[in-house]
Amino acid sequence: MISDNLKKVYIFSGLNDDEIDRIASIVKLKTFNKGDNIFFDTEPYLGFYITTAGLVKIYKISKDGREHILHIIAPPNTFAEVPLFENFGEEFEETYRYPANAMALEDDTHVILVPARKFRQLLESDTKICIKLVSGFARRLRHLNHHIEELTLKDVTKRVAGYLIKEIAEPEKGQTHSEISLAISKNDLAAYLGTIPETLSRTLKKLQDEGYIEVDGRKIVIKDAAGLRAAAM
Amino acid sequence: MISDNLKKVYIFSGLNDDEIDRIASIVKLKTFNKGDNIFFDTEPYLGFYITTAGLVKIYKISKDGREHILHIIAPPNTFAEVPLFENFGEEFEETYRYPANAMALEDDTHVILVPARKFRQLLESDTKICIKLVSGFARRLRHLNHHIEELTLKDVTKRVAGYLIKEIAEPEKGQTHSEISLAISKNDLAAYLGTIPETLSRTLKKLQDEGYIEVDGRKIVIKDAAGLRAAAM
DNA sequence: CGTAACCTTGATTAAGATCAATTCTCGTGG
DNA sequence: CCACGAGAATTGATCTTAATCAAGGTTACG
Repeated sequence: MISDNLKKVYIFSGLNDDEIDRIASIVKLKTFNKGDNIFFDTEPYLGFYITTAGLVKIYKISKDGREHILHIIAPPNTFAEVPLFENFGEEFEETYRYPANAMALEDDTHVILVPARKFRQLLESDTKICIKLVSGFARRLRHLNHHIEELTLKDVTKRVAGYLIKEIAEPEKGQTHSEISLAISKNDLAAYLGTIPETLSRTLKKLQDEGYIEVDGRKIVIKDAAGLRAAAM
Repeated sequence: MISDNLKKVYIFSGLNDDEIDRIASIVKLKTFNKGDNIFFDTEPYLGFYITTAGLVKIYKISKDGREHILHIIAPPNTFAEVPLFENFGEEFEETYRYPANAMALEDDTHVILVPARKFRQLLESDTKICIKLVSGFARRLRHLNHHIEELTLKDVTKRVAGYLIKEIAEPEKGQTHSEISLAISKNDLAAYLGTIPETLSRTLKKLQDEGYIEVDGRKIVIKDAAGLRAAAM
């Protein structure tokens, strides 16, 4: 049921059934397999997306083929909302493009497409969704700020250590567990951390040799969280 | 007059005099000299700021003292709005911090402080400001996306060339003029472009030797815009 | 089993940071 | 008006990090 999925999405929480149904009536469901591109940054902007299952990466490619991952989107979350606000207030234009590429990282990745034109009409009459959207944007801005800080002010070792530290922190439970199972491939992790697979591999080995972690494929056990935290600073 | 300044600010455009006055009544004016810090990322969050004169840099410092500039804020613009939306809906907490440092880059930099607590109340009742805020955030997200793309996928030469190209583009007039007068010091420009002054200096010289530009202090003349554009890709 | 995608390891290279030393610029006070 | 000094910018020499290039090894899956 579409409505049930929509209710779980951050920006729609707090809406009543009627409002949810209104949104459900304008959306389209899509399913992708691992490696499928959901959109390219060259395509005209149709609307934003919501993940309901699977995993999505948002990434850019340089002219010579290098890739950098900006976000990993796990359900239930939205992506590609930014172009909704190109010249908000004026007529929506057909010439807007997606700001980056999006690819499914797992088979059976389900997404919901919310068409821009119709959603914009709805948005202008609904202040609740608007506040949710600002909050979501604020969260994303914080993430990008942090991401830039990591990329520009820290070396690869610090970035890798910092990523692992963030992975074991479970903010809701207030507790940490010491084993990580990487959700994404090491190739993708390297592209997210602003490096290449070879360097990531060497860095993980170094952190292992120093006794902070133990690596076994995608499973990483944290042996010394305090030391790792210090290595990330 | 405060109200006149407020009207010029993006997120408040479209508000009527009454609404502007309501905001004017809760703000505080401040003036800073070149080099003065407006806030540090260690300070408790009081509210967001609006520049009305001068120039402000938003930056981060690494543990070993390296600096990276995230944004250069020119009037009339807002900055540090993101923490407004920490857990929006719940009670505003006193423990929030500014997400980065801010410093005035010119003498007589005027800013307006809009206190968080009062503004949040106002925001919940006013959908127009909310939409403006989302739009402003969207613009900033686009900027950060672009910034990350530049930093991670391009070398210093491409970043410098790209910056110059962006400087000569005057979107409103649809025309380009070929002379740039840098608004910020080369030290700051280096920190913004993710490099250091020495490397920036060498890169500008290289671009000059290749015939694309002519550098004379803060004045840079574009001799070959097409070539420079190609060098930025 | 066989093949392709993923990951690791080693040797080499290159971009840009660091270190050190001048030079340039400009505001201030004698 | 000139001299001084501080901050800004440049230049050269060297070093470090991480990318590149090349070759195997592992894993997963049809």
